Amino acid sequence: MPRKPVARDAVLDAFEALLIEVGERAATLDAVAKRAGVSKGGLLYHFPNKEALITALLERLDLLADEDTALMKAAPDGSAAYFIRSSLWADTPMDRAFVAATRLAEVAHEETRRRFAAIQQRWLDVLAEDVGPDVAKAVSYMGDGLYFNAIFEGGQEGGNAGREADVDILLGVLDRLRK
Amino acid sequence: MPRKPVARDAVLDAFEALLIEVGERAATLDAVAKRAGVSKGGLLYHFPNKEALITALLERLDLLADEDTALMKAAPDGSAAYFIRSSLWADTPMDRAFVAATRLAEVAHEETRRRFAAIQQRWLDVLAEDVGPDVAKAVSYMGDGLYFNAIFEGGQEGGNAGREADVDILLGVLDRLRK
DNA sequence: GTCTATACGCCGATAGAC
DNA sequence: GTCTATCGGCGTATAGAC
Repeated sequence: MPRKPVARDAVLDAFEALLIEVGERAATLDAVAKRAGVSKGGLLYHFPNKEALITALLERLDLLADEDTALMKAAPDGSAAYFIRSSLWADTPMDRAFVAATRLAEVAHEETRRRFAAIQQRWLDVLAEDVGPDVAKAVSYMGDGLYFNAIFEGGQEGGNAGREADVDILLGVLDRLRK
Repeated sequence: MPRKPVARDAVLDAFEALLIEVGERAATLDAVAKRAGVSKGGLLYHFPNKEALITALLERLDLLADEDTALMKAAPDGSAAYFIRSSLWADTPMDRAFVAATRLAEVAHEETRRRFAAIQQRWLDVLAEDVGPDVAKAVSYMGDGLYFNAIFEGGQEGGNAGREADVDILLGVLDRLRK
């Protein structure tokens, strides 16, 4: 098991946070280093170039997506309800990695786009087991819509105030579709 | 009525196309000028700085969103069905302006985010008249989800192949909710 | 109205000290 | 393992010719 220095994780956390809060363009090596409390040279010891930073973020995302899919499958009230609830911004490690990666996909980063497609497909498969293929599509798009909106708030706390009620509404609609 | 030179529109079109196809980062003044077939200096005669280019794009978006909302209200099979159908990438002027502006919002451009929120609210109001507030929310999020996915394809034609079927599925789900 | 030339800053990355 | 110093390149913007 490869040991990973704390500084490395701190840098990755800083990169993630900047992507979420100020967007891809402002998530420069200088900014990341400053936020992580290291020098640019120090940062580049852990990640030889920016692409390595992105790769590490995508690996983190894959790992968290796997864990999340397992939880989703095991959810007591069904994976569809779990999926809708978890599509709300809750500042979880998974939320953070997902939204941060979204910023990169928007900048036409191909590898990031491929990862998203793969994760989405897995989710869709699990959803279909719960509610059938058609409603699964509807639920999947609703979840994407929730993320789409979360993305525009820069990971702020207040932005969710109105949307927690929305999740309840969506769960209600889902209930009508189950019957 | 202010006359707008063709060159100006060509520049704006080029900016929009680059945002869609290669993302915000690559939509530089150099790239926009080249694509529009003018020099950088020529570009900067029409738009004194990059912010002016963004402002013009947002004005175009507002105009198209107004037209679209009117069509939505008048749709024969209801605004909800119209909304879902029109959330699929169809390379319309509205689609292009919307997705292009999305790229800017992702980069934490505040004014762009405000415009989006306003447009979304108007849509939601129209949808609620058709299907009630709860289903309106569900439909709204599904539409956002469709756009969220369109965004990851860079405005390519092929990307829609699978999603046209998805729209039919969503319309079917909507029908079940109307009853 | 459109062009070329140029100023200037910031970003990613390298070299090398400690 | 972390730092400072520095380079080359690109992106925005200005000046001024045509």
